[in-house]
Amino acid sequence: MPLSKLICSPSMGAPAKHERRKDARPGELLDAALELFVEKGFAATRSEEVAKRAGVSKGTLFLYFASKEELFKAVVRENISGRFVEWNAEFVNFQGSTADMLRYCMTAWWERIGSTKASGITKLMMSEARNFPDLATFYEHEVIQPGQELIQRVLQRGVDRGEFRPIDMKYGVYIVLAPMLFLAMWKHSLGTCTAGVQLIPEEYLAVQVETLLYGLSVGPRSHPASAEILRQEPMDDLAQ
Amino acid sequence: MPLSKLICSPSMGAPAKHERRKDARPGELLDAALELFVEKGFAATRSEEVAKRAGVSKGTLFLYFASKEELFKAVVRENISGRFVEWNAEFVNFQGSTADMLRYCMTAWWERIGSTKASGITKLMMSEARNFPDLATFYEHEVIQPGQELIQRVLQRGVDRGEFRPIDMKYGVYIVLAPMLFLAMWKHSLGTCTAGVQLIPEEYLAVQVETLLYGLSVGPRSHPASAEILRQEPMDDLAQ
Amino acid sequence: MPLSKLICSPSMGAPAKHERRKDARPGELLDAALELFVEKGFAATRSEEVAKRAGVSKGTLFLYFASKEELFKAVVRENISGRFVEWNAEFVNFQGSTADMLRYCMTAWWERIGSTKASGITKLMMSEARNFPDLATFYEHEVIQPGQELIQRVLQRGVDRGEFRPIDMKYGVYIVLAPMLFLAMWKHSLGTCTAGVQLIPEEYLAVQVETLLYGLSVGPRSHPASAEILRQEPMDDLAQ
Amino acid sequence: MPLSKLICSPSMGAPAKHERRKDARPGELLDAALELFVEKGFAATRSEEVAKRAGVSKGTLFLYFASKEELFKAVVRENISGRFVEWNAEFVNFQGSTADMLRYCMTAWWERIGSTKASGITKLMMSEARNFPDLATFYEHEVIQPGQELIQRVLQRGVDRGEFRPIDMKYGVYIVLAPMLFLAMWKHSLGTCTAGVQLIPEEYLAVQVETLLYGLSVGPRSHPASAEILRQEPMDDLAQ
DNA sequence: GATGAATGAGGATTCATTCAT
DNA sequence: CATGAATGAATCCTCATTCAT
Repeated sequence: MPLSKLICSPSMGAPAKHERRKDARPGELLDAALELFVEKGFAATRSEEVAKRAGVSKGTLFLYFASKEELFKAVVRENISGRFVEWNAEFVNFQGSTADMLRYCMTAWWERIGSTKASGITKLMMSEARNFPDLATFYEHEVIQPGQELIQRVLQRGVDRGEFRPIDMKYGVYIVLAPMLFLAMWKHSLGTCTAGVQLIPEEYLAVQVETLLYGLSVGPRSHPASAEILRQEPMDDLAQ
Repeated sequence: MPLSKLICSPSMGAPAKHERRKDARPGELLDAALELFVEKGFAATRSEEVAKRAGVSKGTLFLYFASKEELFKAVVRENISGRFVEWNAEFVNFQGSTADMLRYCMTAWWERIGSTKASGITKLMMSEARNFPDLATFYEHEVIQPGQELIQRVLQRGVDRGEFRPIDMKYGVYIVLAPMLFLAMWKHSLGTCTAGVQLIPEEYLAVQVETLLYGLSVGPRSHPASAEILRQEPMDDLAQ
Repeated sequence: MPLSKLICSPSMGAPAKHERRKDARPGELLDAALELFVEKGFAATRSEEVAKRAGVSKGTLFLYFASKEELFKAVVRENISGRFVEWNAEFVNFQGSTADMLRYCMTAWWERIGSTKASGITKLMMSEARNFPDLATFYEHEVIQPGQELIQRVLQRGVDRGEFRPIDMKYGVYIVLAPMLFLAMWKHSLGTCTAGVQLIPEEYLAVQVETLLYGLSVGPRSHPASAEILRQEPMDDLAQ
Repeated sequence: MPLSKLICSPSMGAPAKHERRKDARPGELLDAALELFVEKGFAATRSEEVAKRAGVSKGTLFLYFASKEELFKAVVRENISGRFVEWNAEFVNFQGSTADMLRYCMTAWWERIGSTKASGITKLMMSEARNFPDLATFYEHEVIQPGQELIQRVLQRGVDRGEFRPIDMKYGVYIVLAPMLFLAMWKHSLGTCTAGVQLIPEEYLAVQVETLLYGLSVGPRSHPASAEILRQEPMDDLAQ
């Protein structure tokens, strides 16, 4: 990064055509790459197309990223910022019932991730994790684990406050997670290609959360089985 | 599984250049293709590698399958769509309660698809559908639609026999489908790379189905919301 | 050629299915190959297709011909039999005027070669001569030279008998030859692909021969130029 | 003709890997392609060889021409069809007798096409038309039809001005065309391989055109047959 | 820094030829 | 003899990457 840019750029009156937004280049490339990787996958995305969508030439792409793989990694890392700090704070301060917390959980995820470009990262990771083990580990640490912990804290709060029955957290977490991951995948893959029944994401999530909440509720129910399975210890005879 | 190879190959001096096994070839190629497609994705799998894993030469692959896409379709047919006839028959003849049918649905799916290499196809399609519209359409017709119809028939049976409350089939189908698709994705992507909480698929599915069944059950409950949403018509105020 | 065949085949009552016409195989292959080479050229003709059209398997083709090139050479050689002996005799015995001889020349060529499959050989040689120099030489000796000599003898007869003006034989021969070669090419190439004006070969040849005969005629004419050029010695100032 | 190469290449130490000569490349590639197509035929010419002869790499060829077929079409456009505009103009402005026009026709064709590498294209199309229907159609539209129309306009001019007898244009066109096509074929096939009588193209064409002109001339002649056949309507009794 | 012309390894597919049966 | 399954060299074309300008 040449010093002159840092000094001159912001204060210059009319930026020359060629100099416009030099610092913005990498960001534009990452945006373009995210879109294309999500749309077409890593292998099928051509570097030149990324460059073109970012409004630069092929050569420029390789000026900022040593290879297509490095570009991919940068895209993922860039889009997995530490949003969890903010979210954790929100949940610590949450005042309502834990049922409402769970509902808010789903709603907030949809509004901030699911319905935005960021859901593409989820799809991308699920699709390409096998081909990028180190990225998968990175994603695991940065996203999956914090996310699971967040959900687990919510569920634990419900149990601690007597709102939920005691449950095996392992399954609880995935029951909350699965609909979100499913939705992110579906939205970016078969959901766009198929002419089948169209899913309305908000409703789908609402149904899922209410069904779950009912399963978590204390008190008498006619289907006792789920309570059995959701109890604290996994059943040995079902384990692999 | 090329049994003959396991038995003969290591002990034989030089493997014959022209080993004629016409009937066995397609199966061996399909097995090899399934493995590689799941491991590396459709685009990243080289035809020659499929051939090599099946123990034949590049040319032989194209002797049996006109192109890589046709090979993929054959893999899907062999492992999934070709079995719907049998499955449909099973469900037509099913004698027990519809709740048991749903449980059987999940169990059978796991045993026949989910726990086998065939689940990789599901992951594959979710990952690559956007790139290969032809394959996506093929999969939509051969797998998604028959699958959704099968699930819908089960749910409808429950409603018709008074076992389930009347529900909006649109969401019902996806609530059944989502855990299976999620499991297939998870197993073949992040699940293999992460050291996080290990999911036991059978239990996960059991929890999901029981939770769902409870949501579908008739009679009084403390959480009425899910009943609201699962009623016949979607709520307008939730629609996008 | 196994002795048994020579001894047994003709005298056997009912020939087994597999033995029918064993000696005919090479001939059938040559016929099939001629057709296909003419239709599609040497490079674009697949060996398997030749075999299929001859009603045998790919392997059998290579049983009789060591390679595709050898097959090609055999096709050309087979179809350039010594028909010139017969034709020379015909012309030696011809009784009419030399003008009629030339007309007969064209007519006979069309009936025996031009309109038959044999014209395909002409096309084939013109198309592939560059790729098969030894075949070209062979064709030159077996066909081109005898043909040119035959034509030259006819023209010489006309000159000797005072029917034609003395001409430069070099051009005379080609003026007779060109329309035939052109027709053979046209018929097997662009003529089959184009929707343009359709040529009726017999009429075309008739026009050509009459035009030529008029150019050869003795006596006064208004266009003396062709007489100039057709005179015994080539004009030095036009020569390359 | 890549002049720069003749001058620079031998004396330079190591040829630069990335020699940027964007404007010159297409021309060099077209020249190389023309040569090779004519030498070896369309199918037998490898793209890489074209590139090598033009002094570039395989990839560069496809930078300028989308496919081998497009390359061929470009060769045809560059060398033949692109010039019809100019030729048509020449003939519209022609001042002399129509006989001179026809003579000029032949002479100009020989100078601009026949004696140049471009004549190889004619041979090429005659040889490969059946294999490449797309190319044949292209050639038919871009070369054959304009060429026939040009010739027909010349002949019609002669008839309209009372210089030629009324003739059946169908045969008239081919009588003009055939010697040129024959010459192109001969030159690039048997003519190069045979040791037979050597044809001097200019003289051959001169003889042909004078013979033709005499056939077209008005006034009394001793051989009336050609007049018969060249009259406006084809004779039914000669038709196939 | 930015460009885009040039490169060449890589991949799908074809087909002449071989050889076990 | 005849077959046709198997082979793998050959070919068109793509695209990540390099580098002269």
